[in-house]
Amino acid sequence: MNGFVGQYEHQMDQKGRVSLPSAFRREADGDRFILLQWESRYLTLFPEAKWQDVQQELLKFRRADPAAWNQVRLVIGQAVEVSPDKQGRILVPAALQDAANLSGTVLLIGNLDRVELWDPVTYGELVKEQAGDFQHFAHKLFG
Amino acid sequence: MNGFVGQYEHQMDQKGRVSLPSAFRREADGDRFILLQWESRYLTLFPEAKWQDVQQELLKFRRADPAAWNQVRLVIGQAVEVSPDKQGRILVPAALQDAANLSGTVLLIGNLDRVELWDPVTYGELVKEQAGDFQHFAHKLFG
DNA sequence: ATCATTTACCACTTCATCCCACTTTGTACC
DNA sequence: GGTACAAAGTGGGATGAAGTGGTAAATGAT
Repeated sequence: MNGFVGQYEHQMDQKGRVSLPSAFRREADGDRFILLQWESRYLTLFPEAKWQDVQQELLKFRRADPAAWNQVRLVIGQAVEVSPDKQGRILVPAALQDAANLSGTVLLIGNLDRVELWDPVTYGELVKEQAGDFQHFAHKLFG
Repeated sequence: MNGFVGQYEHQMDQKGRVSLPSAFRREADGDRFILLQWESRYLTLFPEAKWQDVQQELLKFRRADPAAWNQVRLVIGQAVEVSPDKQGRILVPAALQDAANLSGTVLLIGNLDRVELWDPVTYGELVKEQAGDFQHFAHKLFG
């Protein structure tokens, strides 16, 4: 388990289907994923195994704080379980397409234990914002 | 067991029948559910397995606090056991329809270990109230 | 016994899912 | 270096499942 790494640009068709890069399909042991939006700019795709952990965290969070109920419901209500079809594509519901501004070309970015789906333009802006901030941490992490 | 996720809008007919989304039916192992109202704005549907846990909690609560007796009776008295019919619909008793203001279109929202039944308008108002304060917790949960 | 209310069954329509075919790119072997 | 083969990505069409409405049967009450 080396985690999801690398990024790929693929086309989303009119039905909302996007090819999950074969490298990512190989990395995930199963073929079931949970797709949801917990930050406004992109969608997150969790493999089933990782989702179990997240789910436990959500249940704990919800039990600890009544105000959390609404927030959990909001995120989970927009989530979907997806499986790649015979051609390796997952179906992104229209609601999530709109929420993350996805249409046409989609950027699929591996991020260790998950995959993120970005609008290429939005991601480009993020990259500009973040230029150089990483140097502080880099030596601690890679050194 | 990935939990109930996603939301669906279905029509409730004059008899009070609502289709339980097929995704939810698949997720629940059995075909028996408990439907009740414990918060004023919506109804909650527990799969049988989860209901066993809730029941234990109720018994404990009732034993620990005499005042709880009345509260528990109030909620349980309105609860019903429901099973999807051959077409996958559950029957919502008139009393619970009124209590949660359900008629016509019903919003069925997956919430991990349970399903919630909302009036779409009521839910819309809730969503507006809840704009955005999720970000604080989000990184702890999904990070 | 008859009527009303509820429960189970049946039929239809629509849309989503699955399947097949094609194109393109990368790779390997000649 | 060229060619052929295989794998991966893209697009469209058909079939079956899921949702919706209605009718018949059964149960209970008056």
